[in-house]
Amino acid sequence: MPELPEVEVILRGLAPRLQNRRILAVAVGEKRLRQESSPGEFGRWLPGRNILELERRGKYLLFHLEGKVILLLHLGMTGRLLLQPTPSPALPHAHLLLQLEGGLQLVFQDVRRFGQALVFPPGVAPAPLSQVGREPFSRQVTPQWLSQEARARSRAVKNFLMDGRVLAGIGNIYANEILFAARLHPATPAGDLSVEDWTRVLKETRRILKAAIAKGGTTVSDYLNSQGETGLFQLELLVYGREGEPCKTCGQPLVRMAQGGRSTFFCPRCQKEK
DNA sequence: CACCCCACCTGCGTGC
DNA sequence: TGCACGCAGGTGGGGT
Repeated sequence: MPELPEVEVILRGLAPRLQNRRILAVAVGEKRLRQESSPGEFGRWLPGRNILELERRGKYLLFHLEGKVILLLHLGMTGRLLLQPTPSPALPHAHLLLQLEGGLQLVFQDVRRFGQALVFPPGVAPAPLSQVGREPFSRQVTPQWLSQEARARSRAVKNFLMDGRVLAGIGNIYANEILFAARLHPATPAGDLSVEDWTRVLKETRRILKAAIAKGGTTVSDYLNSQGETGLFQLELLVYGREGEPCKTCGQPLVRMAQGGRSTFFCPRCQKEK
């Protein structure tokens, strides 16, 4: 579910409420997430620590705790982070519950359990972050760099955009929207794009991610922010999930195809093969 | 290495 | 009504 904009919205909602708030206790759900520290590790490293700062890297959320302890969360497809008053009725599929001072609790809920919740003691670098690519809004990301990264790559530009080891945070929804806006066929080999193409892709990437953040993210089924509210950017999607509907630019029916096991939506007229 | 496919899960909508 | 099937915002391991 959550891609960069959704994680960013959650971060912005949580940061002012969590900063400088102490974790009192931790509860862990029965079933394990795909990647999850043991209950013992959570119990050892979290209770009693103050939350100093929140950070986003790609689709990961980092909680920097007192004493250089890091709590790393990834929401997978169906993860939610809900901040509630204590006590609140128990939620189904709650996998981690942080009891906080001031009558609040933070619940990590994840139906499909593709998410991650890992704690890292002082001095231990969070391993998953070593695989995370550059931030789309970083000055380190330029059309020239993208072109260089894509050089001699035969894989489809859409799969390239979704490769979090290159550009972090772009998932299936936004990859579709970006390529429609940049008028590129999603199956174009990444290495075939010119620097001008990459200039357009980067501009549209930043514009769309920024607009999605401003609209509170995209809710197609599960996504809720930390206050339990849906996003609004689904109202602005131009291609994702719109198979058979007319293209908003040219009226041609939009097409769906599969790429790497994921659905790709595009306009066969506006997004011609190169 | 680059690339592809599949596994990992649960729930929901569709069509028979 | 019930059941089978396909599909869903992601990642990572293993095979080619």
